[in-house]
Parts: sequence; structure tokens; C-alpha cells
Amino acid sequence: MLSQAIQDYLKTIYKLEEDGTVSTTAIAKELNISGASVTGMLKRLASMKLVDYNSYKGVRLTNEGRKIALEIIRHHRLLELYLREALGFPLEKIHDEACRLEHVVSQDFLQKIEEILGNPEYDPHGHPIPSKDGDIEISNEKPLVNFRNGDVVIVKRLSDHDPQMLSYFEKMKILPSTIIRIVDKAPFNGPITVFFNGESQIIGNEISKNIFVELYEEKEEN
Amino acid sequence: MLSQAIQDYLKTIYKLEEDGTVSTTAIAKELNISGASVTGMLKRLASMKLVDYNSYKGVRLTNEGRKIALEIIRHHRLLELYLREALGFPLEKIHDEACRLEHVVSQDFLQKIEEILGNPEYDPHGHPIPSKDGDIEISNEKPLVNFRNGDVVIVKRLSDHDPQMLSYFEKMKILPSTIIRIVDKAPFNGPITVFFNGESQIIGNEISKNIFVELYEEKEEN
DNA sequence: AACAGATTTTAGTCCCATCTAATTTCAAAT
DNA sequence: ATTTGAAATTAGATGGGACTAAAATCTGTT
Repeated sequence: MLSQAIQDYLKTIYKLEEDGTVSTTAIAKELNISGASVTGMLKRLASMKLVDYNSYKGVRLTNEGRKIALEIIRHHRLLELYLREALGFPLEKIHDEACRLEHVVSQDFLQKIEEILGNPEYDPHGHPIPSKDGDIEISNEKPLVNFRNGDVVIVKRLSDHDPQMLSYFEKMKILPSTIIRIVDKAPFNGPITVFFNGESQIIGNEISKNIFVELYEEKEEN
Repeated sequence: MLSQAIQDYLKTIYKLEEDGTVSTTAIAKELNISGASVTGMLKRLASMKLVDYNSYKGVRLTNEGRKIALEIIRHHRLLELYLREALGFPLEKIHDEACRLEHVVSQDFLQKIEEILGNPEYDPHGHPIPSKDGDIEISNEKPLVNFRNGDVVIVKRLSDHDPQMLSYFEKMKILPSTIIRIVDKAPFNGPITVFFNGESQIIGNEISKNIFVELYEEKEEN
């Protein structure tokens, strides 16, 4: 069994990898540890063939490393959903709890909750849940702020970095599947007036960068 | 936060404490580690005021140490019950899973599952669940083997050390609350014929030492 | 081409929790 | 009272994973 520390490194590298190779400093920041510690661990991970590492040039996951990262992410997202659906956790508390549980739950446990949840595809923030084999949907939603007046969009995913922001989303009832019409974007990166759930709301420009949406295609009645 | 190792030591010492002070070797056996390691840790625990420790004379929990041990045991037993009741785990698998989860679940998590379980008093093996303040029922049931022909007893608790035995109990439907009549004890520590759930069964002498029961007092109809 | 500043790595330390081997202490029996 | 065998402790080592301080490397700018 890989240590919790190693699992956390792999998970972090996976998340950061969207922007090409991953720098020592980026990992250090994400995990709140010193750069020197990261260098040390990257060498270990490289010797275990979990990452490809070149001094001063950053790091990438190997296939093996990615597989493990996705396994942990699978645990995390299933747990988040279970905490929310079965235990009624508020959105802003699920992340931390899942971060601790993800390293210790057994396959039996995961199988049970997956069944109970009905083989879900997305976690409560809208992230896709990797399959047992490590397949994961590639999603390409964009931040709300990128869209234009009059656009009607559907929320696909919320950024989950800031618990307070999540708490705000929950209070506002801005959640995955929410359908939003952009009424007005104030100039100079000002607030955005939107319409959803039957009323107008104003949301800040910064926050709107953390709501990831797609253009909403009206479905035909059947 | 105390390390998982420390939590495990305290839990183990608590369990062994029924027989007065606890020896280094007993702890070592229980945790599957060397005696030398235990001596080292006992010194640390003593310096943290979690145990009273005298070289060569064994160890006892302080009140503070006992409080923490009971907290962990509370986690463990609530989790065992939840795994069984809510997730349908088989009896023999709940212990290991709970051992891993008990160190990482939050108070929020425990509160939720306690609610869902309806503030239970016993875990699936029949052990009392400590309260939040660390109060725990003192129970005084005796092994089935101690009773005599004709006695009618109620199962209070099953020994949870051997998963295979638990699996056997489950298959036999010998569980806490089961009412058993002792029909015949074969001589020379032979097997015991018992009657319960409408049929006779024969159980081995060894196994009967792991079923803890009390004399059953017939309740009046009301 | 060389320098400045940021990034990264090296060198050396620390703490936790374990280990083995060697030694000490205890307690029971002669 | 001495011996002896078990139990416990000490001594010293190891690996994991973090740290700080110092040195090395990279990159962008002049």
C-alpha cells in the first residue's frame, strides 16, 4: 500500500498537470510544504516509476502514476457524493472529510456506496467520477464570465477550492444543472446580472470565474 | 491531533486493562510489534501524561488517556454499526474497516451516523457504545460454557477477535439478543447441544467460550 | 554575454515509529 | 541465596516525510 503522502502527491500532480508539466513550486504550494520536501519526494516517486522527473524541468505522471491518482480521485468523488446525498453534509464540508476518508476506505466500502448512489457519474461539484478502470470524462465547460449577454447556460461544475465560496453557492442555489440566463454584464469586469430559478440575482465578476457552464440547448418536448 | 499509532496504543491498553496493569508484552502481541517498540512508546505516552508507567511494572491509562481511548472506541463501535446497518457489511468485515475509519472521521460525520442509527447503545457484536462524555456501560455477561443444562440464556456479546468465527456466528444466526436453551453439555469439555430459533444445534466447546450471555428472565406480557 | 531574481536542488537535521541485538531486571524454583 | 528463564529495557539503526540554509541552475533583461 502506498502511503497517504504519496497518494496526495499523485493526486496533486494530476490536478496540476492540465497545464503541461508540473513545477516543484506548484506542488509545494498546493500541499503547503517546502519546495525542498517536494524535490525529495519527486525523486522517490521517480524511482518508483510513478512519475517522469527531470531536475529543474518539472514532472509528469507515468501511466502507472496516473492510474493511482485516478483511483484516489475516484474515492474522493464518490465519498463527496455519499457524504452529501446519504449523510446530508453541507457542500463546503464534504471536501475535507473526503480527503481524509479517501485513503482508508476499502473496495467493499466503495462498491456499497456506489450501489447506493446508483452508479453516479458526477460528484456534487460537477466533477466526473473516474471509472474503476481509470477512465474519466473529458469535460470542456467554461467559466460563466466568458459568456455574453443573452446567453442561456447550464452549470456543469463549481470550483471547489474555497469552502466559503461553496457555502455561498449553496445558499444561492447555484449548483450543477442550474440553468442561468445572463441578463447583463457590467463593464470593466463588473458584476453580472443573471436570471435563474425565477428571479434575478447579481453575482460578482470574481465569483463568476468559478462557475463553469456550457451553452444550454433547449431539449424538445417528448 | 494525536497520531494514529498513539490512538491505537491507548485503545489497546484500554482493552487489556481489565486484568489490572498492562504488560509491555501484552501490548506488543496485540499490536504485532516488538516489545522494544512498545517500551519506547510507553515512555512517550507517559511524558504526555496519557499513561502511568513504571519500568518493569506495567502501565495504566490516566484519566486523560482513558478519555481518549473511549473516544476512539466510540468511533469504532458507531462505525461498525453503521457499516452493518446502513451499508450491509457482513459481520466479519466490519472490524477492519472500522479500524481504519475510526482515526479519520470527524465529529460531524459521527453525529450524522449516530442520528441515522437512532442513538444506538450497542455495536453489532453487542459491545456498549461509549457516550460522547466517555461514559460506558459496565457489562457482566459470562461465556455460554459457564452455564448448565436447562439454563435459558440471552446472547449479549460475541467475541470479535476471529473474523472466521464471526462469519460462523452470522451463518448460524447466533447474534446479540438470540435466546438459547442449553439442552445438553457433553462431558470432558465436549460439544454443547442448544436449542434456539426453533431448532437444535450443536456447538463446539471452544466456540461456546466466545458467546457471552446472561440468564434470560422471561418478561411478563403486558 | 552577463547579471539579477526566481526556482530548484543539495546538504544536513529532526521527529516519529518501527526494528534487532545486547543487556538488565524480575520472579520462581531449587 | 543462587540460579535460570522470561520479560523488559537500552543501545543503536532504519525509513518516511517533513524542515532550514546554502548552493546551483534557469530565465529574462539589459
